[in-house]
Amino acid sequence: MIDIKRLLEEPERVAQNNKNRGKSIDPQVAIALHEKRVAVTHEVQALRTRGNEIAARIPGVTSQDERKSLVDEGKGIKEQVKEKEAELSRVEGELATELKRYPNILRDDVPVGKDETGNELLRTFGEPTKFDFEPKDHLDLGTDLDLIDMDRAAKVSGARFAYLKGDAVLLEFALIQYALQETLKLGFVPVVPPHMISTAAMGAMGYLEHGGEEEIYHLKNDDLVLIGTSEQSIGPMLMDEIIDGDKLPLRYVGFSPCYRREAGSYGRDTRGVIRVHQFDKVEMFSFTSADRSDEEHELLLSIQERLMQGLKLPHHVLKLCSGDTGNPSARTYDIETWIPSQKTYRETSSTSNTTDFQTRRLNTRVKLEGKNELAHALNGTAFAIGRVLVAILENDQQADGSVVIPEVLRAWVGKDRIVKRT
RNA sequence: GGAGGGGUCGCAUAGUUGGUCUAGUGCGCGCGACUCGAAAUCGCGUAACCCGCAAGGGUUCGAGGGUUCGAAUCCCUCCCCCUCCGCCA
Repeated sequence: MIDIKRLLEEPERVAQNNKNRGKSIDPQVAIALHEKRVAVTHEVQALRTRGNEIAARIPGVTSQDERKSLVDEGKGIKEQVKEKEAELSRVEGELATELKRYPNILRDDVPVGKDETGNELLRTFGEPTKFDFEPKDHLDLGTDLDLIDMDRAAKVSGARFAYLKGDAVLLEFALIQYALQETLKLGFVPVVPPHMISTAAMGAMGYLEHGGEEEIYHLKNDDLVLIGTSEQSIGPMLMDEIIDGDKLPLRYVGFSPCYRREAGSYGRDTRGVIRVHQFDKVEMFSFTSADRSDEEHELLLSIQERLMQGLKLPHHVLKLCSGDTGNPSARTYDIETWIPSQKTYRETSSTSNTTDFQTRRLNTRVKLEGKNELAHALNGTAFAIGRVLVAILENDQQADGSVVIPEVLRAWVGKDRIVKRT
């Protein structure tokens, strides 16, 4: 949620921000509601002040007449407070609903653009892999090498599910170890968070707005939702807490499955494990102060790049434009990795500075020099394991149908090549 | 799942026959005094949020309702924690 003060101080700037993101929201609606809220708040407070005076005086009053007159006045105030409070709560609800429509204010360096075509290419690592044979896609490779079984997963769970088997599992655990090794050096605290969280926590993270609930699995018997990324579980961890400024930045590296309904993507990426309902992910999450969040964002990006460079997979780094940046984010970088079968780069990592957009609703603050201010929160993928597996299989495949394992992972996998079982 | 006990301003606690509770005390923390310095001791100060230039006012005692002129205190619903029993990786 954005800061109402920001809207009051710079309405034209906020309006321009919305416009750059392809949204038209009239700031006057929220401003009018805010003014109404302040006015009604004053009325309620004035009534309460008088009510408190009466309550404080009655015990000391000996005259029965005076007592009765005070009690009667108190009764009247009680009724008025009830009415005004109902109005206040209605106005506050409307204001909150209105403010939730607003996306985060983008950083100044974010390019203005309509959609993904406006994203800014920052750098490229390596070149698209060239083959002197006809390369297979990851599903053919995975099937031939007995790493991925989607037919049986369909039988058991339906479309967009997969069994990962054999060396694919060893690769997964190697990727996890590699990501942990690199992040632990920098003081990240590893976390295995709950995979099911309350709707209250998910709502506070801002994932239930704008049709977001369509993307989420809901366990209705217990009113819990399955996380779509560990960010949703780690973010609320410090809900309603004040972090000591000396402890910043607080860095977590989470590991969890990610559950996604993929409700709006029926025709897309139907083959293989590019887009499935469940995949595992190592995710970084930082809490820091407002003046240090951009620096932290660059750090998260640098870790992501180092990880991908370590795997020697061809990739490039994008800064997303205004129209392609998600609502909670003030700036997002994506890393896209070359996928030979699709002859294009596909997103494998993403990092966002959500500034105080999520922490405002989470009420997560930092204490700096005795003063409390909202924390800034940032998230970034270390490895989205499914898609990285796809990239490794397809880019590192050999003419004989085997796959060479990236050097940095070999110690954990225990071999340097995946070959067909005989 | 059954039975019982609890959630109070960093931590620990007092407060449950409703009204000086605008929540007391200890610890911790900050400032000061004493000291060459420190410990000890003493004094003062120490929750958050909202409105307000300020003075000040308002809200918050797990959450939400209710009773009352007035609720930490009484009633209802829910959440969480602890102990015992049952079940269980």
